Amino acid sequence: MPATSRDVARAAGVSVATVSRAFSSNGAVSEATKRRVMAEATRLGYYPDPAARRLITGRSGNIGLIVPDLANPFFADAAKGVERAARQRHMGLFISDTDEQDRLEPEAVRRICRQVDGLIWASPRSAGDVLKEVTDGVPTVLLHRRIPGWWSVSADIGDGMAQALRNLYSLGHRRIAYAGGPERSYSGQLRLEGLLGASAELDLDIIRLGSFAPTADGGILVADLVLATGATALVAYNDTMALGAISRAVERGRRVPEDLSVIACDDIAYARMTIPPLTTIQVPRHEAGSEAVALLDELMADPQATPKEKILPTQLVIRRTTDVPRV
Amino acid sequence: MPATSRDVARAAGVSVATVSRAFSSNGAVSEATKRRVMAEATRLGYYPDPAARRLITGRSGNIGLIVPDLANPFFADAAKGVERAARQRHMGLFISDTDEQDRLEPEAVRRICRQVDGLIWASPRSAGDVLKEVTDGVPTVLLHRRIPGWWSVSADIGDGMAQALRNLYSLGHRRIAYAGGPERSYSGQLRLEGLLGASAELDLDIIRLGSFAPTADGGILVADLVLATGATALVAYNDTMALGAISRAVERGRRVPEDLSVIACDDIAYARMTIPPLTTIQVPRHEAGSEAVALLDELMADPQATPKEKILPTQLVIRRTTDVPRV
DNA sequence: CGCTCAGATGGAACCGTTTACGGCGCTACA
DNA sequence: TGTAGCGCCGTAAACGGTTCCATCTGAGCG
Repeated sequence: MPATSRDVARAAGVSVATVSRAFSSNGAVSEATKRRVMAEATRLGYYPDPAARRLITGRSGNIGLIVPDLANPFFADAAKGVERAARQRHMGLFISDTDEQDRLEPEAVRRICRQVDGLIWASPRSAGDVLKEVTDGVPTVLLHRRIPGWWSVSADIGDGMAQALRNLYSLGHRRIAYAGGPERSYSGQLRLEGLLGASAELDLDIIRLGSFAPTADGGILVADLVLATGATALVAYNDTMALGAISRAVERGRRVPEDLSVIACDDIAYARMTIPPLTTIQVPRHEAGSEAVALLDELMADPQATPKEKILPTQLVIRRTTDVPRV
Repeated sequence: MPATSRDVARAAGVSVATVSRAFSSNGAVSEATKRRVMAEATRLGYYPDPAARRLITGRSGNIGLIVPDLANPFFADAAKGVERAARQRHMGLFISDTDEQDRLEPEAVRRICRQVDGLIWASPRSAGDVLKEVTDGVPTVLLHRRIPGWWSVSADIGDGMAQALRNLYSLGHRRIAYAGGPERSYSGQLRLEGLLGASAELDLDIIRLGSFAPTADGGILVADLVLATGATALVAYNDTMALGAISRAVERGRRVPEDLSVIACDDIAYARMTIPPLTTIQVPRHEAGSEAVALLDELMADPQATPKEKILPTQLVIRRTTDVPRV
C-alpha cells in the first residue's frame, strides 16, 4: 500500500537506483535530480522500508534495551535517557522488560537481537558467560553493571556510599546500620564495598542487617530490625526501601531524623517530595542511559575497538532525613 | 554470519521451501522431515530473519507503543502492562517517548509504523484528525483516550472523581477545591466532567483553582492557593501534584488531614509510602496496558471489525489524607 | 578535433524469506 | 490396470531496497 522506490522512480523519471542514492546520500546524484526525487517522494509519502533496507545492508537503525523492571523509576529514567539519545540519532528503540527474572533474559535477547544493530543491557545478576553466549555478535553495552572486557556505563555507587558514611560520621553517628538489597545484585556488591571501605577508614563497625526486598515492604522489615539494634542512623539500599522504613519507624513513634537518621540511594523523583524529603545518594540515571547510547554508537562504528567502561560520579544530597544524633 | 534457511536446507537435505514450511507450519511437511529440519536448525542456531519474513508477508511480529513520558509512573506502569502482554504473545515491542510534546508524535509514529503490525498510542492532547492522518493504515488502539470511531481502552476517571467528591461530602466537607492539570488534556476533561456532575448532584460549588503542571512543583503552587481559599478539602489532578501540595501545606504549618483533606488521583506506587499515605483514586494502569494489547490483537486479526471502546473501572481508596473537617 | 576522465545514471544481482504452482509417487477406486 | 486424487516437496518469483558495474554525457586538455 505505501509508495515504493519504484513508484517514486517512475514519478521522477529516474531509476530506483537513483532514488536509493538520493535517500542514502552515499552515491553521487546531481543536486537537481535529488531535489526532484525528494519532491516526488514527499508528494507520494515515500519512506524507505526499514525491513528491505536492513535485509541488504544488515543495518536496521534500531537499538534494543533490556531492563529488569520498567516500572522501577531507576530503570524508567534510564530508559528515558536511552530513548531520548536514540531519538536524537534517528534510531528506533526496542524495549524488553524481564520482570526481574534472569531466566527470561536469553529469550528476550534472542527475540530482539536480529532486529537491532546494538543492545543496551541492564542485567543486575546474570553471570558474565551467560551474557556472552547470548549476545553473540551483537554489539552490547552493559548498563549499571561492569564486567571486565565489556563495554559498560555505570555509576560510582561505592563512592556515594562512602560519602554517606563519612557524612553520618561527621554528624557524630557511631552506630550505623546498613540494609542491603537483593542477594547477588551487582550494585548491591558495589554499595557494600564502598561502605566497608569507608568504615575501615573511619575505624567504625557497620551493623549489617542483611538482605531485603528493595521495596517499601522490605523497608518495613528493616525498620523493625534497625530499631532493635539501637542504631542512630540507617543507610538503605534504595529510596523506596528507605520510604518504607521511615513510615514504619514513624508509625512506631520514632521521629526522623531526630531519633533516626536515614540515608537512601538513587534520588528518584519522589525522594524530594516526601515528608521529610530524603537525604539520598544521587545517581545520574538519565545520563547513564544517554551515555550508554553514546558508547554503543562508538562500538557499532568500530566493533573491534577496545572496550570502554564509563563510570559516572554520584553525589550525596543532604535533605531532611539526616541530622546529628540526639540520643 | 547467522545461519540462513539455505544452510539449514543443505544440512537437512531439503529445499528452503521445506525449511520455511517447517517453521511457519502452514504448508504441508511430513512429521519426519520436520523433525530433521528442526534438529539441524537448532544445531546451527537458525532462526528465521524477521526482516526477510516481514518483507514478504508484511507482518513483523512487533507492536509499537507511544507514550508522552516513560518516567511518569502512570505511563511506566502502562508500558509494563503492554510489555508483558506483548511478551506473552511472542511479539516484540517498539517504544517511543514523545516528551509530552504533541509535535513529536507524527515523527515518532512514522518512524515506528513500518516496523510494527499495530500501534498503541497514549496521546493525551493531539486532535483526532491529526492522529487519523498519521497512523493511516496501521491498526491503532488509543490508550487512556477515547475518540468516537477509534479502538481504545481508558479508565473511568470521571466516576472516580465523583466517588471522591461524594466521599468528601459525606465526611462533611462543603468547601472543596479542585486543582486541574494541563489544559487540553483529555483525562483532565474527564476529571472535570466527573467532578462537575457529582457537584451538581450534591448541589455543591467546587472551587476551581485553575490549571497546573502535574508535578510536585505544580502542587506547591496549588497549596498556597488552596490555603488562601479556606477550603477544607482538596482534590488534586494526580498523586504527584498532591504530594507537592501536602508538603507545602505542612511546611506552612497546616496539618493533613486535620486542617486539609486531600484526595489525589492515580494511586501510583508511592502513594501508599508517603506519610501520611495518600487517599487517592486507583486506576488500573497495568491492566489498561495489557487490555490494550488484547484489543490490538483483535483489531489486527480483523481490521474491518467495528471499534471497541473498553472502559476500566476506577476505585477510590481511602488512606490517611482524608478525614472529617475540623474547622 | 580526438582522447581522457569524472560525474551522473541505469541495469541487474542480491539480501533471506514465503508461497503459488507444478511434479512425483503412491493409494484407492472404477 | 488405468487414473483421479492426495500428500509431500522442489522451483522460482516475488517483497523493496542497495550497490557493483557498465554506459553515457560533457568538460578539459593536448
